[in-house]
This record gives sequence, structure tokens and C-alpha cells, in this order.
Amino acid sequence: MNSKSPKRSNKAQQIAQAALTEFTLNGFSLTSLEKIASSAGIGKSTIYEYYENKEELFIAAVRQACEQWFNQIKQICDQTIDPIERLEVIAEQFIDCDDFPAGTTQRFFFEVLMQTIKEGGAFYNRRHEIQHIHQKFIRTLSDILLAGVSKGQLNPKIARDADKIAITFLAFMDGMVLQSLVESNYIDVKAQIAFFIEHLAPILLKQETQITYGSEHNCNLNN
Amino acid sequence: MNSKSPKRSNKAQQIAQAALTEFTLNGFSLTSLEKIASSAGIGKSTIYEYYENKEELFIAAVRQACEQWFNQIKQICDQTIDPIERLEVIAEQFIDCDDFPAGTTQRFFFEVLMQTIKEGGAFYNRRHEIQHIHQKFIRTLSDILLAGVSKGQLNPKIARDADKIAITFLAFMDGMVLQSLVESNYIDVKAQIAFFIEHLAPILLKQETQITYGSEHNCNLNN
Amino acid sequence: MNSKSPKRSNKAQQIAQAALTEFTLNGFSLTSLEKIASSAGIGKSTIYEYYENKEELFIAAVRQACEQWFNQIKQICDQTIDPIERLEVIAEQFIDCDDFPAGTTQRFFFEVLMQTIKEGGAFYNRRHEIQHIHQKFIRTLSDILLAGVSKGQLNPKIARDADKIAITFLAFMDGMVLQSLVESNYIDVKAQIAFFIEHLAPILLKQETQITYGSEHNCNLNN
Amino acid sequence: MNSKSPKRSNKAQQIAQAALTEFTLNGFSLTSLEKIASSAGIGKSTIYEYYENKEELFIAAVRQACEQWFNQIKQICDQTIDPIERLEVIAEQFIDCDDFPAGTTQRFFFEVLMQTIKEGGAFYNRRHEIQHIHQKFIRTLSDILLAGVSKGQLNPKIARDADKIAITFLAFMDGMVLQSLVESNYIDVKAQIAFFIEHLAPILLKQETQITYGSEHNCNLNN
DNA sequence: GATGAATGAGCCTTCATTCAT
DNA sequence: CATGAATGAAGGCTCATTCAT
Repeated sequence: MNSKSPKRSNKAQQIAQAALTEFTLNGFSLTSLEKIASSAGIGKSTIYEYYENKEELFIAAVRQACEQWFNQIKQICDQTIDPIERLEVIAEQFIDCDDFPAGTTQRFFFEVLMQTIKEGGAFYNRRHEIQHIHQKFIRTLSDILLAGVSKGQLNPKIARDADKIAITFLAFMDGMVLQSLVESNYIDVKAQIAFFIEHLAPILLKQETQITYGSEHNCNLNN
Repeated sequence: MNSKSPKRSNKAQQIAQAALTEFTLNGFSLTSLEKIASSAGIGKSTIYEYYENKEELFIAAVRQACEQWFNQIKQICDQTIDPIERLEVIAEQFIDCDDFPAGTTQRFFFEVLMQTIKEGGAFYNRRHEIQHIHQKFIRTLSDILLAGVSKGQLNPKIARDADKIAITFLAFMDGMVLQSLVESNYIDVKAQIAFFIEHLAPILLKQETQITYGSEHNCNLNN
Repeated sequence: MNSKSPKRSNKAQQIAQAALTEFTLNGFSLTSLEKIASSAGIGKSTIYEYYENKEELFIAAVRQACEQWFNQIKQICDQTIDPIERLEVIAEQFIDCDDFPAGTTQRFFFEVLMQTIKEGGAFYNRRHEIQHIHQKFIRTLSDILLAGVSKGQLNPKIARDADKIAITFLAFMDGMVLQSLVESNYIDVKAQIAFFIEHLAPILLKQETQITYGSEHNCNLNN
Repeated sequence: MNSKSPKRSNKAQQIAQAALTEFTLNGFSLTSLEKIASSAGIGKSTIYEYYENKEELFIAAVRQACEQWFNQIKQICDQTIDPIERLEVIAEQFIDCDDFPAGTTQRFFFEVLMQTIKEGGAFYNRRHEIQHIHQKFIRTLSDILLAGVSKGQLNPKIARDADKIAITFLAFMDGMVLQSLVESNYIDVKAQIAFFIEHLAPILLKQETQITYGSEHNCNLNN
């Protein structure tokens, strides 16, 4: 059984998953490898059979989380061709995307960002990896918009601003999730997202097709 | 000179300021009290004369930062009575608010949020304090909008959505800053903010001044 | 094929040889079994099929090195019957005895001595083995001298001091090698050895061939 | 009390002394800081108040041992002006130089050499320090010889070989001590040293003054 | 009030050794 | 036989916190 045997790779994933859970709960610094090991049901030193050190394990967890995340995005894009709907479902996924206690994946991604932006963070010297993921996500959103344009679903005039819109969308979602994590009760996140998309949609939609594609969105506000 | 003498309180602030600087650079876990002490030019154990423990010091630093933050907001509101302009300047402050290396204050606030949302975080059991600050900020933004309405500067119909708009604004700004911290070069934050406000303004303003891609969606608000 | 089959013994030797190489480079403590295993091209746990534990493997490596060492001595003694020449060649072998980077074997022997003389050393409780080897070597040198005497090549009066001379010779060589390992560039070991033997020779040889600084001290031995 | 206060420096020495003792017993790798701490009667982490890490502590112990060593040499040189006697006493010091269990200092110095000559040793990347000490010692011995020459006590012809003789002397002593550490019972070190010096003395002594200064040495052999 | 000094608890990491296959 | 996999024990090091001066 070589080093890439499915059995071995499977265990590595198990560990990364446990790490993901624990890093999410307490962040990078406050999570001990001992905790991760016991959470994975293995001995502490076994981790080192699969990962060089704590940072590598963290990065593995990041990769795993990203993979899962992008897989879900892809599924969403396969389910509908309506760009507005796609954004809606992606937004939904931001706030409700996993089996664990609410906000697990989100907290984890914020932890990753923190480890990226602070000196001495686990990712500070590998920020390009996170940047790469970020760009990939922006491109994904942008492509949804451009596909909408090329199919005549969206206003052609937004094409030149596709990236800006994507970044705005992501910014809003990130900030929204952050607020919801802090104020889990006070804020009605779904309503907020609906509110945001209700105002975003008309900007995206074509004038002449508005009645067909966009009427339902507009109605929301007017009813 | 009692325990709340100005001299004492002054030194406490000095320490909190040094703590603020250090926590900002490396976050809560990675910042040692020794570093803070040397940065403040005092002995390590002197900190304990003023603060119970590391967490209390962190919270003091947060309070100090918030105070400074709200003072700046207040100044902005004193400089202009135009609500859009107010938002613009507040947005500017988000991305360019201090003397330190770029992004210092922002990183700090994200660190605070992380300490609030993760178990075992310094703020996890005191999240109400952060929630209180958050609500205060939302109210501040909301009040700007409502003041604009009551002065006839903004569309009266947005009054009922003032909170939602404030939350959206904050969400966008938070997310935007986060992205800019990760991608300091790739993203043109100012352009993004301008783009956001450019589309936000017509929604807030009265009918006749609205200019967007498609005129159709303005109707939604006005109907 | 029983447990002492040649095949088995052969593999054991392979492992011991790899161990020898690795122990030489980094010493006993700093050499991991993993390193030895990979150097031997086998799995880590295979070592335990051939050796009880790390100490036994070390001892095996020592035995192997000694065997090689004494074989070389024997060859030298077969090449010449002149005792001075024999000493010269043995001295040469001390400083230039292997294929590895310079000083490999020597470092190893010092490592063995260290493991012998420090509490908790791998050989501390088996020092008799090292003592045995030491005595064997002293006897070998002594025998060279005594053979020289009985063949009339050396001054008969040194016979009673043969052991002392042997010990002195070994002491000088050990110390010399040690210094050369520390100061590989600064010291001209070969010149030093030549210098030593130049002064040792007249003491061993008969009166008429002696040439030194002052002829006077030669008389001491001859009187 | 600043960082160079006598109290602080005193404690640092205490720790270094304890370290010296423990490193001597078990070598660098096998000696834990915990052991050193308990030997010094302090907590484990207190060591780090005085030394950066294990290596620095080791080096401090080396410096301390060297200082003590050279002080003793200096005292010896003050007690007699006879160069042969000086060498004799220095030789004596090699084998009997401290209060601890026999061979403590010697074992320690060999440990130092091992840490110098093996890759990954604590001194491997600072070998120049050890080389410096070595050279200093060689020079000390050499100076004794040259002083003897200039005072007319020794044969002027040895002047050009003073370094070679010093190196030879040190080599013999090192090797001798090493053998004695391995074979504490079997070898009569004092007799060996006497034997060595008895043959070294006539080489060093002047021809014409031999009767005056050197007769006693020569007599040893002849009687 | 201020601080140098001390430390225990805890963490990351290594490694000799065991065991099931 | 051979070995991949697993792990407990131990070590170096950090750091928040306490205490005596």
C-alpha cells in the first residue's frame, strides 16, 4: 500500500475533517493537536504520520473545506440556469451550508482569513493560496453573471462591471455572515439577503425582459 | 489620589493603547503580555496593577478603539448634513482610518469579532458587549438615514427599511475591507465603494435624481 | 533456513553497515531508526527483526567497525616486517581510513567512547566490551614492538615498556585525530605524526641510528 | 537591578554549573532541561530567564568550564618557573582537576568536542569558538616552551617546533585521559604521564645545561 | 506603585517501540 | 519475513500569572 493508497488518503481526510471541526470551534492558536487527535479518535502523534505539522494540517483542512464548498457551488449551478436564482441559492449556502452546528464552515473561513492577514498567522506567508481561492470564487460569480448576459437573461451593460458586482456580492455576503455570527438572534439574515437581492436583481436584469424574468422580484417589494 | 485618579487612568490608557497596537499586529493569542509591556515601556507585571488579566486588557483595548472610532464618526456627522456624503465619508474611514500600517484598525476589529464568535475566545462569554457596540453602530447609520428622511433629503419610503439598509451597508463595508486585507493589490477598494454607493444613492434619494443601468428597477421603490 | 542462515546474517550486516554510517554522521542520540532504515532501504520496523533495540544495533555497528578495523591492521602487518613502518602505516590509517567524508570512522569511534563513559550511554553498562577491544588493540601494538625486539630490530630494553609505549602511541593518535577533527584546516596532522614518530623511532631503535635535536637524551635509554 | 547585576549573574553561574554537572554525566542530548533545573533547585522555565535555549546554556557551561580551566593553568604557571615542572603540573591537572566525581571536567570537554565535530551537534555551527579555545591552549603551552628557551632553560633548537610539541603534548594528554576514562582501573595514568614526560624532557632540555637542569629527569630512567 | 524573578501548565514535535497484516 | 501504521512518553520551549521587594 503506497503513500497514496486510498486507505491512507481516507484517514488523512478523516483527520483533516476533525481538524476542520476543531479549528472552527477555537481557531488555530487555541486548538491543540491533542484535541484534534482525540476528536479524530487517534493518538496525538498519529497526526504526524499524515501531516508535517500543525500548519500543514490547517492548510489541509482549508483545502478540504474549499473543495466541499466549490462542489456545492457547482451543484447549485447545475440545478438552475437562472442567474438570479443561482445567486440566491449561493447566498443561501453562505448562511446554511453544512451539517455541523450552525456557522461552522463560515467561522472556519473567517479563521482562515485571520491567519492570512495577520503577521505570524499560519497563512501569512502563503497568502497567495488564499488569494487564489478568493479569485476563483470571484471568477465563479462573475461567470454566472456573464453567462446570464450571453444568454440574454441579464442586461448587457453589466458585463463590464461583472467583477465589481461579484466582489460586491461577496463582500456583502461575508459581512452579513459575520454579523449573523455575532448577533445570531437579533438579525434576520435571510430577510437581509432577500432585501439585498431584491435591489440587486433589477440592476442586473435587462430592461425589456423585466416583465418576464424580473417581475417576480419587483413584486416582492411592491406587494 | 484614589484608585480612579486621573494619573492612574492615564497610565491605564497608555497600556491599553500599546495593547491595541500589539493585538492588532498579531491577534490575541499570538500577542504576549511581555511584548505589550515592552511596547508600553513598562515592566511585565505592572500590567496586572491595572488589569486583571490578558482578557481584561484586550477588552480595554477594544473599548478604547471603539471610543476612538465613534468619535471619528461623530466628527464626520458634524462636518456635513448630507446623508449620502456622510455615508461616503464613513465608508472612507473604514478603509483609511489610522496612522499605522494600512489595515491596522480593521484587522483589530476582525480579531475582536473572531474572539467573539469562537468558543474559548476572549469575548465568547461577553458577546453582549460586542453586540452592544454593533447595535450602536447600526443605530448610528440608521439615524443618519432617518435624519435624511426627516429633513426631506431622502425618500420617505426607505424609513421603514433604515435598519436593513444600515446592516447592508455595514455588511458590505466589512466584507469589502476583509477582501482588501487579503488582496491588498488586486482589488481597487475605493472604486468598489464608489460603485456600491453609486447604486445605493438612487435607492435612498428621491425619484428624479436616480440614474442607473436600467431605469425600470427604480420604479419598484417608487411604486 | 534457520535463524542463523547466511541470508539472514547478510541482511543483518547490511543494516549494521547503514547504522554505522548514520551513527557516524550524527551520533547515537541524534540518529533515528527511521533514518537508518531509509538509509538501509528497508522499513523501520524491519530493524526489529534483526536487533532487539537501538542499543543492540549500535553495538552491532561497533562490532562491525572493529572487525573492519582489525582486518586493516592485520593487512598492514602482513605488508611489512619493519616495526617502525608498521607503526607509521597504522598511524596513517588512523587519519585516513575510509571512503566516506574525512573523519567518518574516527568520529564514530569517539562516539563509541562517549557512549561508554557517560551514564546512560548506550555502552555504559557494557563497558567491558569496549575495554576488551581497547586491550586487544594495545596488545596488537605491543606485539609489534615485542616482535621487533625479538627480531633484533628494536632495542631490547624497550621490551619491559612495550605496553606503556603502545598506550602512549594510541593516546597520541587518539588525541591527534581529535584535534584534527576540530581543527581540520589549522593543523597539519601528517606533519605532526611524522614529528611524533621521528622522536619515537630513536627511542625504539638501537643507539647508532638515532638522530634528534640533542644527542644527549638518547643516552638515557641506552645507559 | 539591571540585567548585569551581580545577583543575576550569580544565579546564571549557578545554573551553568548545574548544567555543567548534568551535561557531563549524560551528554548534551540525554540531559533534559528538567534535570538541570531540578539539579539547580529551580523551576524548568527559570532557565529561560537566563539562557535563550539549551544550546546557549551548554555554551555557557563550556565558557565557565574553560574559565576555570585557564585560571588553574595560570595559577600553575605562577607557582614555578621551571618549564618541565609546569608541564608536569598541567598534565596532573588533566587527570585530577575538580571536586566532582573523578573525570567530570574531562568527560565534559570530550562531550564538547563531540558536539563540535558531528553534524547537528550543538557546537557544529560554532566550531570557531572551540577552535579558538583550542588555539589558546596550544599557545599557552607553546609560550611555556618559548619562555623556557628565552630563559636559557630549554634547548633553543626546539623553538621552531614549539607549536608542534604543544600539539603533541595536548594530543597525548587528551588520548590518555580518554583511555583512562574507559579503563579507569586497568591503566596507571600517572605512570603513563611520567613515562611520557621522562622521554619528552630530554628533548626539550638544552645539551650543555642538561646536567644542571635536566639531570634529575634523566636520572629517572637511568636509576 | 512598580517590577524583576520565578514557575507550572500546556503545547508542538520527535522517536523508539509494538502490532496487525 | 517485511512493513505500514499507530502511539505513549518525553523533551524543548512559551507564557500568563504570582510574589517578594
